[in-house]
Amino acid sequence: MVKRRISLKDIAKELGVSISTVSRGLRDHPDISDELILRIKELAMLRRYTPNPMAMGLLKQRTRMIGVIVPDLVTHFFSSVISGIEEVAKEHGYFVIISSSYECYQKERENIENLMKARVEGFIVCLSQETTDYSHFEQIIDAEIPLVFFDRVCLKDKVPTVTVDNFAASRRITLHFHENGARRIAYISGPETLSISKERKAGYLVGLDECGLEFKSEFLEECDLSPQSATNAVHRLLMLPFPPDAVFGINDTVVFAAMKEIRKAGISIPEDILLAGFTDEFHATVVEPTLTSVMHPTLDMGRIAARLFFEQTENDRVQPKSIQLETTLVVRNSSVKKSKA
Amino acid sequence: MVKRRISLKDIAKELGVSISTVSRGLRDHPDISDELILRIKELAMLRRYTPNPMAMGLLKQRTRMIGVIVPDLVTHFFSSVISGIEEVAKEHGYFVIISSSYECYQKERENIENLMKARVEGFIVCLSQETTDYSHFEQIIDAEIPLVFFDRVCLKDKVPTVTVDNFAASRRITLHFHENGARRIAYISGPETLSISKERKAGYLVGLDECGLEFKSEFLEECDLSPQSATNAVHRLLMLPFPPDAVFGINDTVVFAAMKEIRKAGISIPEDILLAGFTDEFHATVVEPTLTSVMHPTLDMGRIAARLFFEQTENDRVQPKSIQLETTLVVRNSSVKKSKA
DNA sequence: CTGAAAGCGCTAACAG
DNA sequence: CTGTTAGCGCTTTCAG
Repeated sequence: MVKRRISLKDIAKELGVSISTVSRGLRDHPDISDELILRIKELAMLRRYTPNPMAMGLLKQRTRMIGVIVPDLVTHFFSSVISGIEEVAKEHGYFVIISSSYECYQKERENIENLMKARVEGFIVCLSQETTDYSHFEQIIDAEIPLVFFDRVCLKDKVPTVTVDNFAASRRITLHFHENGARRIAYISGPETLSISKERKAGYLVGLDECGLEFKSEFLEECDLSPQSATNAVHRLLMLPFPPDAVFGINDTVVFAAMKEIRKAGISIPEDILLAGFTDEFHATVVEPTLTSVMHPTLDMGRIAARLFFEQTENDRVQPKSIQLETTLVVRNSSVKKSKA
Repeated sequence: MVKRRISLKDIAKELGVSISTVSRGLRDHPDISDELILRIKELAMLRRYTPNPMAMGLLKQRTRMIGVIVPDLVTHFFSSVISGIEEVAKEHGYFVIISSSYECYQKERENIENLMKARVEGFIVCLSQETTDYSHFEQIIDAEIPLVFFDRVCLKDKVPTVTVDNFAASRRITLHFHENGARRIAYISGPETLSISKERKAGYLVGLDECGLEFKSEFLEECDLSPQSATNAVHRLLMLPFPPDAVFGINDTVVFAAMKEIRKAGISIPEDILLAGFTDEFHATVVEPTLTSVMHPTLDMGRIAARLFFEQTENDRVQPKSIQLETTLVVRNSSVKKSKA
């Protein structure tokens, strides 16, 4: 179907020289005369010669492909991290193959298997929320295939990671709520399996403590990150005899669902209840009131993940680095009472 | 760095047979004894042998990779189409390499160039909004490399396409507005270069006509799909001496921006102005009021695009098909006055 | 029933 | 300064 692409052989034949001469000429080998180099390059340009990556791959045992696995594609956070990864990958002449685990452990495993078959040189991964067994990653490590985790991580002693300071961020939100008059602060967490869930919860607890607020277990809800389960969680919070006067959630999707449910209950934000989210999706500025949220340095996260990746391909195995980035709390209308604003 | 993967040679050596015997055994060649086949397969399994795709690629001149180029990744519409493509691609044992043009013509060209170098077998593309020159695609066609366009298309006489019935959809919105009492219907279009812009505008015009409404050029705005330019467009509409009583936009992003601006002007939706969007992003249900929008069959769009792709790889060149899918108008609160609802 | 050899496109060591 | 050869992993004749 597809026409065969031009090869060194074609150029060699047309020029009446050997294949290796062309190969060398194209790469400015000092053994080839300047004049011949010129003729070779000219013809190669004319015929639009580009080296066959499969031949190169076979020879060098490198594919220049990175497998990236994210829990989903639609979230702005992941798209943005991917952009960062691609930027650095391109600088190194690498391609990125993106797969989505759809938050599903089984799919995550399949993706890895498929990408291994395709001979990606390594992986950059954000764990699916279902993942509690890490054996598929341990296999990658044992095979000495480069691997980097970002945001949701595991096996930190063996694998380089890029994360944000989740603890600080959720502590910050808690303090922010308190400063704005909240005394009954609730938090909707994600699955306990995720590192981000644990860290954000810890920040919440310490934050409460620093504000002199008592932790109430009924104010700590958990959801599976789906809008539906977030809705249920908020519903339970609102049904409490003494409901919270501030709520934040593990990400903006959760908080958007919360917003809907709160509105449905006829409760006003921020008058009756303060609200804040995580990740700062684009839509945080679209909703009414605009949503206070923790902004992640997404592009940098991607760039750094890619750099950690290349450190592995280029150097010999070193102690894995864990890089933690800072977040910014972007205060908007949902967490500040109008009278104060 | 990476350990060499197991090859046929390794298995052959271990079994004391030749490479070709192993190759045949693995594929149940009738010439090989059942007993040997069994031993070969067993060892292959044990050693986790998987064929080297680069060797296969070299031999067969196929990479089993499809290059997909979309204007952006964050939009739910594109992520969802990609899921559809991936689904069908996987059935055929193909991989998808996703690139974003970021709505930029230059990037679109670069992406194609890079993917060509990587020897993708063909392309599935949604045009960037900047693209008016199609020579890069004509090169692909001339090289007889499979190509499919979806949603935003061009060169329909040479390239198979999947689109939605944009004309019908925007005509439908216009009628819907009219049924709900609107008499001054405005439309915020996208760049005239895009097929979807032209078609949706045409539907708007015919819709107006059918409702017995006169077309007013000041009600037809254009934007570059960015929130900022959408905001400006709405602003101009609201500043008119006789502003519109209904507005729809070429996509939901545009309409979200519009919503913000309308709210800022202290105008209520849907009481003072009806609103509707296109593409039905997830967030359409998050905003207040919930947004009426045209729902696209995104997954199917992806699936069909992939099928059209494989028709090209499998058959000889045929007359390119243009497939048009139907949309659904999802009516929510933004386009129906409360009194009526 | 099995092996040897050629070739896909390329580079690098070895010859001239 | 240039050509020959081997080999990356695999399939496919062609020979046994």
